[in-house]
Amino acid sequence: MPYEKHSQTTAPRVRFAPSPTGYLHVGGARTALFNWLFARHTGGTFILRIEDTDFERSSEAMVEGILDGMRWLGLTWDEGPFYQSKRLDLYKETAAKIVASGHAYPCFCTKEELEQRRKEAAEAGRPLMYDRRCRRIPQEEATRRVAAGEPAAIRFAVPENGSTSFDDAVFGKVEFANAEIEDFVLLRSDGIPTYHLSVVADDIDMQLTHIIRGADHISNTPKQVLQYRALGAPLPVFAHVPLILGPDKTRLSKRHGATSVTAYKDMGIVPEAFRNFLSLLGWTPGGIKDESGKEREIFPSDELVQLFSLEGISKSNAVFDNDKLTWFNAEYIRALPVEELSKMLEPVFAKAGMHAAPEKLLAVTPLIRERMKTLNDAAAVADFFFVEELAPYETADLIPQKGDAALALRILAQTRKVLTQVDFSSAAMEQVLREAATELGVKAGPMFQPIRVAVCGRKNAPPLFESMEVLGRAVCLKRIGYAEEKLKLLAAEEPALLNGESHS
RNA sequence: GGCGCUAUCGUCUAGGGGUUAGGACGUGAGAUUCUCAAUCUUAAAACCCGGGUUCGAUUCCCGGUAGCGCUACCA
Repeated sequence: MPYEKHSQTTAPRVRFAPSPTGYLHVGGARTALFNWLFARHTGGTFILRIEDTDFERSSEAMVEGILDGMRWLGLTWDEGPFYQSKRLDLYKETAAKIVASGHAYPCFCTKEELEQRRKEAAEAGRPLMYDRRCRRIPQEEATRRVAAGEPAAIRFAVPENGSTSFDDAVFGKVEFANAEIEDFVLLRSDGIPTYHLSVVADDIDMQLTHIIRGADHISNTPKQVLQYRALGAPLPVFAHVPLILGPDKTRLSKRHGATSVTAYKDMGIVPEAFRNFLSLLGWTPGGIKDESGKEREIFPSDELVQLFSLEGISKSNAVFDNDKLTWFNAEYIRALPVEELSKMLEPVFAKAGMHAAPEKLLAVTPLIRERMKTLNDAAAVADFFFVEELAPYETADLIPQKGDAALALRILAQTRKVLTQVDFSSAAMEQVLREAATELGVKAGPMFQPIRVAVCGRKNAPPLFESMEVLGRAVCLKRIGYAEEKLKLLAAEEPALLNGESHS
């Protein structure tokens, strides 16, 4: 019974097998995540394997990038990384075994010949498949030519009739007519294996029980099944995961903007949020409700691990929705402990060229955390806490709705006076300034706008009193004084403003 | 072109022979507030089309259409 599946009782062994011809992209990350979740959920083993048999396109830098991405996402692997480039002997042996079993043969056609024939076939409207001509070469002749040193690739001898099928954990039974399957190359004439050979050789050698990978591999699977059979190896469970598409529903690519995982890191996305978002692209835990009976989508990693199962994987492709990722990110940022968030923000300010002392940043963090969607937003939201000099702002912004510059001036003067005496705590300032508003006969809104603009340098800012408390008395008074100067200058140019006439 | 796969709001999805087809993101409106944000309430928004099967299909079957994937001595 050489074709039986792996026993369900053995602990699962899964792998992520990227090819280092590019960075870790979103699709790859999701595949890695699903494998990782599956391994962690089942108590299995997660293996990392680098498929670098394409020497021209692979690079060590790309490997590093992929490992970085994995680490950032917290996808820890248990074995590896194994490099296919160091396992060439295994592939040659495996190819030899398949030849010995009569399921493969040497092919002497050159790449050029094949290309030429394919071109002709295309023009004539004939099928583009390899015509299997070398399969008909008598065995002694083939052996002799190989022995004589004639370059030969090894091709798999696909049955001419019947069909090859497999039971996919996601898609169910998938069947291909053998007549549609080409006699694919196992080993190139230079002795380097093709993908078809190396995956199977490694997947068998590493005793993988489940192959969780992108749905773009569905059509490759029968070629692999054929090899498992030729080698008498037990078939793993195949689980093909639908693809991730861009907003235009074409395969996600650089055209759609950020596609590498590190780009999201650089944008200020939190790994937990990214993981949560990614896990829900093409997978669903099946309607988990919260206390109020609404379905929930926020699942921290440990819960994801607990919930994950192959059954929840959907069959249709999913569009990558940046807005939703941003929402997840904001949710996670808000839920982070202040100390932790504060630490994560340090490099953001450093990168923006601002000195954000840790203690001060710790005080600022709670004021800004529900005002950012990404970590990077912090620099723009909280800049006024850390700069010596405020960025230039419109003097007109100091003037509340009515356009009454004189009123603005009175508000600022009164504020300055009051602030010199008050205990510089947000509660005390709020009380005292509200009293001042009553005295001046102004509502809270108009009262606080000039102060906010003077102190923060813009109309929209974090809560005023808490911000002033962090800023300290000296800075606040200085900024208010400066605002008064600006206002006086403007009023001198446009005296009408002092009469409460609308400023246009 | 051939082969394979898929098809519920704009997007991610739940559901499943009889439902007001549910939720989330986004969008609109309102509430709250010192601004913004957050929060809360609320609205608009979907079963690709055509045939069957059935008392009844969005759900099951077949066909069409569309989208995606594969179609290399790439992975």
